[in-house]
Amino acid sequence: MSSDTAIFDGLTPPQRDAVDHFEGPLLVLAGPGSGKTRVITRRIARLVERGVHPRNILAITFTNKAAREMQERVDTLLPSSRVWVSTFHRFCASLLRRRAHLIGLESNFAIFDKSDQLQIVKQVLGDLSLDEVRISPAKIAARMSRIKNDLVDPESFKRSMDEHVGEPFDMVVSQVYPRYQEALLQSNAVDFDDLLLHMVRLLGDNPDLREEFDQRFKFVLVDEYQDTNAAQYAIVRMLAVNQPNLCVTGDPDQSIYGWRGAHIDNILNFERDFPAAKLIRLEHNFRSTKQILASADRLIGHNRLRKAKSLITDNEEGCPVRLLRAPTSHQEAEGIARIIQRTCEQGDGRPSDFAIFYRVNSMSRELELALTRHRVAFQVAAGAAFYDRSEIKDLLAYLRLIENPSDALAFARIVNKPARGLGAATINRLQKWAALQGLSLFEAARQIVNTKNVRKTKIKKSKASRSKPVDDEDELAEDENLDADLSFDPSEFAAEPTADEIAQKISAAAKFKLKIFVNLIEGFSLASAGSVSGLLKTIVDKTFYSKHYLSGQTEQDFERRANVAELISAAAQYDEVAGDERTLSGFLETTSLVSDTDTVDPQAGKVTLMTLHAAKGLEFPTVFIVGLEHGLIPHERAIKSDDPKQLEEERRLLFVGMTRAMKVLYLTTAQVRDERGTPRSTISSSFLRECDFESLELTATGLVSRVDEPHEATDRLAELKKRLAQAPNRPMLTTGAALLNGSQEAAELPQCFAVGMQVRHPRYGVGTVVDVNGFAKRRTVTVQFADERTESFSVAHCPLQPIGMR
DNA sequence: ACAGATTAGTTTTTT
DNA sequence: ACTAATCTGT
Repeated sequence: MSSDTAIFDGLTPPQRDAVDHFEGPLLVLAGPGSGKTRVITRRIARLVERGVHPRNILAITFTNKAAREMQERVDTLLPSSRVWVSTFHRFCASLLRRRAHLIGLESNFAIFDKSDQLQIVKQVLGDLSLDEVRISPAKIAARMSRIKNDLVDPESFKRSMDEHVGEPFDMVVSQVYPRYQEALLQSNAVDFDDLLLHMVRLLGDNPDLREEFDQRFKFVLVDEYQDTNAAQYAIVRMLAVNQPNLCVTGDPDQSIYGWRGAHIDNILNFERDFPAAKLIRLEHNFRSTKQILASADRLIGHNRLRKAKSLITDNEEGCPVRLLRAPTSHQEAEGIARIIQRTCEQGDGRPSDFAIFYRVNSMSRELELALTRHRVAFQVAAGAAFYDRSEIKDLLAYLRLIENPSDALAFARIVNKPARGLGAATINRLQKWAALQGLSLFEAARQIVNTKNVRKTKIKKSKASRSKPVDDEDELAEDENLDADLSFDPSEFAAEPTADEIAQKISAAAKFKLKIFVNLIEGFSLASAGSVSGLLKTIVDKTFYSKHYLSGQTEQDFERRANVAELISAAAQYDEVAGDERTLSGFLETTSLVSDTDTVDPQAGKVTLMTLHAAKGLEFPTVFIVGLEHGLIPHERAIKSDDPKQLEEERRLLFVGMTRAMKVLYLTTAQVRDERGTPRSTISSSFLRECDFESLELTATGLVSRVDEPHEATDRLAELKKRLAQAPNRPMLTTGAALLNGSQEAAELPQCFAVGMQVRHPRYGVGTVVDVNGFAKRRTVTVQFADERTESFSVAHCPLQPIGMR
């Protein structure tokens, strides 16, 4: 049979063993570039060939992109078979939808993203009047995420806090956590972590259901097993009790998600969990040159908490790993762009052959600018950022509310967007009323429009007769609320305005506007629009959204229009793929579960920029890893933590980055790097002492010259600071001259100010410029006004009007 | 009620 | 530096 040869074609003996393994647990320890994906896909094909029904196979990956790729490969091997390939999160989402009632939700539950979570945390903090304690909502959210990933529910967390009084921060978290969960429930929503957590609970509480799933997913394959957290581990274990045909693949040396709760022990202890497990090692590397692999191998060898493993390759020797030293981060970026540009010009490569990795997202900007200057096409792996745009969030909020009217955040976001006269006051009252009636905001709005307002005279009368006592009671109640706990006491409630009174406070006009809004939303449906993209168009149309937000002529408006168009085309794509099975939930799921890597397109013919984390699983002929500096790689937080485990994870992160390179690998450093806008002298990364490379200098002229021995950082910082200090003294009046000089900073400025210039400010009046500082967007101007007061403004935004020289 | 100006807080990595 | 929240004037 031809499929027979195809399945085992070109495999090494260990790969063949893994592909041919049938029943029972299997652990594949696969080094970088060892053809792991290939093995998984072929094993799936082999299983089907053996007669296993595709329906009984489940393959789980960590990113959608990996899932999509694997799906494609499986489809090529097994046309028309329907093997389920998914991420943990998507897998859980779709199973939960069908049994949402078992966990107290409805099947149209929303998936809240990070900003939604933050919104709720803030709200809860407000309710607890904890605001003043200056607690970062983001930190609370992060802590809750960790707790949830470790499978700790609000009750047990609170109990553990009560038992041995934890840190003050955790005490706050224990207060917020249950209320946060409650708020999600009220909105008929879950967050990312809940998808896993609810699944664990579902399987744990319903033995019959667990057994059904165990039976259904007879063969489970989990990729990147070293990155599973406690929740994911629990799910996998529960699917492999009666049918322990579990195949996990991974590499402990590539475990880089410890910070979000991943347990490297899950893979290290697999053989303990499943004593019958077969172990196969894939150590043969098909990706990198000998030099690259040797350097990476030496680096990772410095990790103490590690099972030794060899990396072998038959590939060519290649050239040494190169370390590029640049004076500044600007020149570092410039040099990289120049190398790429020149290589492409000489016909020695195409932009798609190159990737640039960095530790933190904020480092992409400088690289983007440099590549733009050199007219090199690039793509940044930041797909999730698209859905953070406010216009996109607005439109998605419409979809969310249409699909799930309980979604309080979606309601709040769009009820007055575009402005329809429903301001804070009305919404506040509506919120109170909804809470009293136990209704969602939307349902409350729907009902309140039917309550009749009593005539004005009557209100006045009743107000007059009761105003004083009521007000007093109000104040009392409020005072009590300040220090009293938040337990709801019905007797306290009596002092609060009743639902009817609140309903009265909402004016007839406001009710009318609410009614229009309710009718508007109820007029929308996927059924009537036919498709998600059609529905989006209808929404934009009927709400006059574009008239209000998309009709300007500025760069921003242009971008917004493009974004909306892109959203609609994304919806159209979904419509096509999903066909008759399209649902709003389905589309919203695709938008909320995207990851940054999902958007990188290897076919795009562009240089790819991404974080080291995002790089896992990919490969490129030439790789640049920028910022090999102390505090960046390894990151400062890992250093500060003083935890060897965290430092080892940083080392693994660099290892992952290095092993993405096939032919050429550059590591780069800058002696001075801008940090929070100010230039700082850097110290080279300690990891550099742990790998082999050849050191090169990136000079100001952009030429790469050999350096005999690596030299320590010279004091370029002082030099730079001196230059910066001198700069403002140069009068910046003449834009033309600046242009001739080629001085870009000056040319980019929207306005030019010089010391001694007379300016007018709409609020402060006429004044004299006494100082100018900073460059480009950070440029500020200090003005002394007639009344002796001096104010500093950002040049880019201030409403200052030059009116001449003194 | 809203738009524009100003200020405050925040960034490691992400499903 | 970049956004979200707040302030302020219309």
